[in-house]
Amino acid sequence: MILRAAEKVFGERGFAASTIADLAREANTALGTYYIYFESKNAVFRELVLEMGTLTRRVMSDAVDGAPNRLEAERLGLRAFLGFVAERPALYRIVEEARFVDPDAYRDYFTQFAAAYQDQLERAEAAGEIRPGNAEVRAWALMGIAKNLGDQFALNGGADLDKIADEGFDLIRNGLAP
Amino acid sequence: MILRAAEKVFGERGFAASTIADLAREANTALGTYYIYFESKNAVFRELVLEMGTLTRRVMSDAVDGAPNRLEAERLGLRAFLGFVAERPALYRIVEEARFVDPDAYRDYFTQFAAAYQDQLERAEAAGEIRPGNAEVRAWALMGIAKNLGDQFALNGGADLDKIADEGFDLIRNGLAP
DNA sequence: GTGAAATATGAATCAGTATTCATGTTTTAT
DNA sequence: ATAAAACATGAATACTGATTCATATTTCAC
Repeated sequence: MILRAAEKVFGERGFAASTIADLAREANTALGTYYIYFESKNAVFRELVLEMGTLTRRVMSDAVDGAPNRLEAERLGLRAFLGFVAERPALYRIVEEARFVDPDAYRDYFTQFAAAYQDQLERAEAAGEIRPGNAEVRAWALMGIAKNLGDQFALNGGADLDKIADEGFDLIRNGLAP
Repeated sequence: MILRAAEKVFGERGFAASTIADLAREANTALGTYYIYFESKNAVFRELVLEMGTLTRRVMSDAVDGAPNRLEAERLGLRAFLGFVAERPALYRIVEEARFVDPDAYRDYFTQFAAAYQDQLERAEAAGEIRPGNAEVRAWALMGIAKNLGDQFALNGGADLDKIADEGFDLIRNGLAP
């Protein structure tokens, strides 16, 4: 399947260094077959970013579902995110590269995520589960923590993600607790 | 000067969409002149990342210099970082793109920064200025906050950076305070 | 079983652009 | 003032790789 081949190739070599021939070879098809399924080289890339959006939302909402309160949701969410990055590093790299390859897709991805996050924080504040504060700035700051810990500790394997998540959550818990 | 022209062109269009001819035109020189000063298209890019490293370190150490304690240093540092991103957006974008164009330069940039940051946090912990915790994870988490707030609020102008820094610092202060 | 539609193939096209280089021009040292 | 060194020029080179397309092959409806 071309989409999976593209995930692998783009994730390993990056967009610029990957050729349509590479994608086709990885997918065990002829070069021209690519264009039966996708308009252009960029098209799969966008598709992968969209897929990552759906997946991330699912992973995160599954992880957080049933958390008794926002702080616990933060802990579970951070751990799940790190695990997801470790499991699908290629997809994660592709989203980051989308910032330069397909800026619209990149912006949509994070803007949508941030809006939902902000909403959660506002509810939590209203429920008295976290200290009052600017939910928009907090959402982006917390996403920044997750992204950077993911980049540094989850992307290349070898790190103890439970530990990283605990240490990261320590900062978040005290940062947000009422 | 070719380096400044490259900062502008790469910052605006990104690496792939910029041609040597673009750089030369922006610098008011002939195309071939570029190769008197740089080995390859990538060479200026690396040069710009190195420059950004020096500049960031200077900006941050100037900002933090004289802070009475680590928490105040965090506040000043975050504000200074956001201001720097707003002032040199092109340079900032270039560093981010370096992740894909020149991964070694990118890694060096952040690894070096993180090591210094970690060191500061360890000293602060020893001095009792912040609660005990894992300095390495904290350093990357705090860098993540700054990066993401910079991306979202400083890069495109229009935001009230004092306010963003204050809101962001609120999270950090409570997250780190003893 | 047959023809039409859908899908697959990969050689050829075609455009773009990094890099080179033969040829000026300017600067510097004496 | 002059020759060597340094710097500048941009047309030509050399190559890469996205996209197209004429030609199979397979699938499917009847």
